Amino acid sequence: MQSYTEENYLKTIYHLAEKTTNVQTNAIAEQMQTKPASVTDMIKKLADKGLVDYIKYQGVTLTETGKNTAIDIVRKHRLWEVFLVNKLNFKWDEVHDVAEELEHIKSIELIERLDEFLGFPKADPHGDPIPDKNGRFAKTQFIKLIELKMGDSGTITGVSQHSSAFLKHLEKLGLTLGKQIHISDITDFDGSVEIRLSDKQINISREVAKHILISSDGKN
Amino acid sequence: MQSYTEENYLKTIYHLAEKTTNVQTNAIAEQMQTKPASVTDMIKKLADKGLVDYIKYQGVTLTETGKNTAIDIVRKHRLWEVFLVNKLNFKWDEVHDVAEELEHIKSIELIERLDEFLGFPKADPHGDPIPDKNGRFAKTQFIKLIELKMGDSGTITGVSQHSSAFLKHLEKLGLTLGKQIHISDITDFDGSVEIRLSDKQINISREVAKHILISSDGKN
DNA sequence: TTAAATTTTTAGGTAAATCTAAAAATTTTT
DNA sequence: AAAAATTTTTAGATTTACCTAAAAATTTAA
Repeated sequence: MQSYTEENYLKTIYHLAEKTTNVQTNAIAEQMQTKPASVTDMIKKLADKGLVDYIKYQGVTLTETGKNTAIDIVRKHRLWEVFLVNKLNFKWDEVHDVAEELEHIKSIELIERLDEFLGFPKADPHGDPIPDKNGRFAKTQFIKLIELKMGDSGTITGVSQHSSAFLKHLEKLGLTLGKQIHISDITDFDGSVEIRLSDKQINISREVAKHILISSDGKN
Repeated sequence: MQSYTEENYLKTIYHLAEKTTNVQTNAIAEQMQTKPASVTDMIKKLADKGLVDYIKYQGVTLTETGKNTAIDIVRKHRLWEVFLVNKLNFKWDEVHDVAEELEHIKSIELIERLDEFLGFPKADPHGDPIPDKNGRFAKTQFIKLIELKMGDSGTITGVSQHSSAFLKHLEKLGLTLGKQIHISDITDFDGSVEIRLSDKQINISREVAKHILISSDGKN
């Protein structure tokens, strides 16, 4: 059994490991809003428990057990987010902090029943995949909007930035999950992207375009 | 803001205060599954925070603030129990432990929306009243089944024992909330009670009868 | 390939919530 | 109203998850 804090470390390491193989102490510290010295302490503890492999000065990787634990926490987090949005009518930019707490409730039965109650959703309100009870989920094949060429089309299926500010901005622009988009122009001057939606034409900055994930349904 | 542990102390003191005015150190220790020395430490802390009034060797009472905090935790606990039973199909004997964790999730918005989602329930699955968002709830006028006389009738509206064993037993006997009962006989020998339900006649021990709460809808 | 910069670890300490053992206060019994 | 029993508190430790400051290892730059 892991403590609340240990679970958060595992989750953080899991997410960081999606980008780099060996997760560094400083990176964990930054993510966890704590100091590198504290991270070293915790890493040792997790290594003793067999949840991470750790070589001094070389960073950590999750063991099989550690990875499974992390995925289970991610599963809970995303299921709770679906609950908050679909059942309690929270906005997609309001759910992160509460889900951050709910993900630590320890009851397998609870999460199985919640999953069923929600209709076994495959993705959370931000388009991130929800692992099933065996920890399995489809590796999603997303393209960043910024990588699309003029004339390309696609559907918004995710975001790679979960800050409330960013999500609120998207909402205001009408760029929500499931929306069909078409790249009508890419501005030479600042790289901003002109997008055609079903009902309107908008312009978004490169910075925004970087964090929108598209499942391309064919070029045009 | 209170810690998880502080919240549990406040809740425990609140429940004990329903029986005695001055709550004793040992009683808290027993309830919290901890040692009296630890309770003394925590009581001092709660007193410093203005949540309890404390006189050495004289036990504690909740302050207004302390009481409000406790009631808020009770509200959360009972709303989550309703959620678990009504939405996730848990049995009434399976919800206590999970609700014990869920009650500490800190989000006013969450609990307001949950309350609404559940249709502003007035009682939890055991018949205990759910405080509204201002902490108000009706003082329920229950009579213990054991206090009824032969020939009396009433409706089961609560239980004063939440152990899984007891609740499972009631379930098996068909003694669930809302059931109409009629006292057809009280056995001289062992004080056990013979009860007529709509569809059958059963006999329950004094011990069981003590913990069933009845709203009497007129004598007969 | 040293020197400088960065990253990571170690050493020693703090606060929260516990504990045990012993002392002090209160209550009950004789 | 003493003595005995019980309850409560104090004193001093322990564990978890932190911290700061300094030392050690690694990486980058000159």
